[in-house]
Amino acid sequence: MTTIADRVCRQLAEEIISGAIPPGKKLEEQLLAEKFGVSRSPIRDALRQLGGTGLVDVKPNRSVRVVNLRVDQIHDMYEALGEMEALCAAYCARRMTVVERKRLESLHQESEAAARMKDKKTYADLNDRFHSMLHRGSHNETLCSLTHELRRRLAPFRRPTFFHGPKRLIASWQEHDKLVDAIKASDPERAHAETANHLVNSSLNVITYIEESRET
Amino acid sequence: MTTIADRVCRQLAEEIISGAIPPGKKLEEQLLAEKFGVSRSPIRDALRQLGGTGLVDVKPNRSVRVVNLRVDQIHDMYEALGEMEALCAAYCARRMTVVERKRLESLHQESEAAARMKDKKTYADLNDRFHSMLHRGSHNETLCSLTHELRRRLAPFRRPTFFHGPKRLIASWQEHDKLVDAIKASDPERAHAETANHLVNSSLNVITYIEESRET
DNA sequence: GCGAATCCTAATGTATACATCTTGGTGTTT
DNA sequence: AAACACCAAGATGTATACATTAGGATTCGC
Repeated sequence: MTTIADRVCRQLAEEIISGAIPPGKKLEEQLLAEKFGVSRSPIRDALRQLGGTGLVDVKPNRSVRVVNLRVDQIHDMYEALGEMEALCAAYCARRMTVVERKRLESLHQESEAAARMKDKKTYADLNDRFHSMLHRGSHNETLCSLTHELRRRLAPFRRPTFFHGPKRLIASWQEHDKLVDAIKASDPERAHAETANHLVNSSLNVITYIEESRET
Repeated sequence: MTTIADRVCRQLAEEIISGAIPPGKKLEEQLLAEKFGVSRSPIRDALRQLGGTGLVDVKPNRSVRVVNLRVDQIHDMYEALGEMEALCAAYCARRMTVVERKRLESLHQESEAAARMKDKKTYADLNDRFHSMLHRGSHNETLCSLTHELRRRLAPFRRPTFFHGPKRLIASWQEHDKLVDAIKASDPERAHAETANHLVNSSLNVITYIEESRET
């Protein structure tokens, strides 16, 4: 059976990633306890576990807070994420099974429709699944989970800015397209380069949006 | 002021990394509470925090255990670590300041003496500091901390096998030497390659030792 | 003798009470 | 008016008691 603390931890993580709980928000134990209808004990457990994910900031004697990254920190994390996803992609080009390649291709085709119809919500979901496939396709559990988690930590900041600007949706899909092509061709160098490029663009998109919205 | 849970967490981490608490060991809350002379509450907090570091395994309704990796998992983690340290090294070649390069060189020279005198304990310490400098030298906080933490997770398995075999100590130093040279020359590709090679050798050393000691 | 079901102990999960610290507000002083 | 000190309210940190679950020992059946 699953414990209360686990459920609370998962739900809080989801709410943070989805933006339901915004960056910087205080997570007070008593309030959460009432919200979930339990005592503070499992809440504390959940918050400590959350601390390990990097989604919240936990300091002694003060409320746990949803992390609120500065622009330079986002830049930093995107740089690292770019390297790691590029690594994953290179491994994918070498190691993905035939079935995995087919599935990636299939998902990619599915997302073309969403991109053309400018269905941001659907595309965002398919985009997440696309990147998750890249992580798993590396066939390295450590690299996969580290990259996946790092991506989750950026989610609260990517989400609201998601595909800002009119042409980003299509541009993103086109970048994916080049990547898929490289993986199909089993070309690690190209897969690496295309992924790195894709993440730089993604990063620029997010950072531009955030700088605009924070200056005001 | 620092909290009890923090102190317990740090100390447990150290004892796990140093091998004082061996992989697979159960960490029972009541026993730890008595050992530290406190109640179970801060112990629980500490264990949840530890869970985030990957040094322990925490599953519902069973004792927290120090992680005990299978050989294939160690292989997996070393592969990822190799890629990430190589990344750090490449960034070092591009970004390290003059002072940082000097310090790295100086530390490297210091470790030559330890290697020649076969002073494993001193060399192990200097080796840790050497790698930490590489992480920080990347000038990317995210990459630095992710790599540093991953390295820590492998420490319990590297420690007992440390520089197994007669020639590994010198060989390790020589590999560092080539890396330092590449960084001094600001050559990212070479720094990357030398680091990747260094970690493959390091990995082989550890895995060989573990396979030998586990078969018996 | 071996295996499965059952019960019992001891651990973890949860709730609650108390201690300690943070912080914001208030009042005084310069 | 600004700055400092102090105080009060509310938060987190810690201790303890109770509930629940896991896992092993025992016993029963075959």
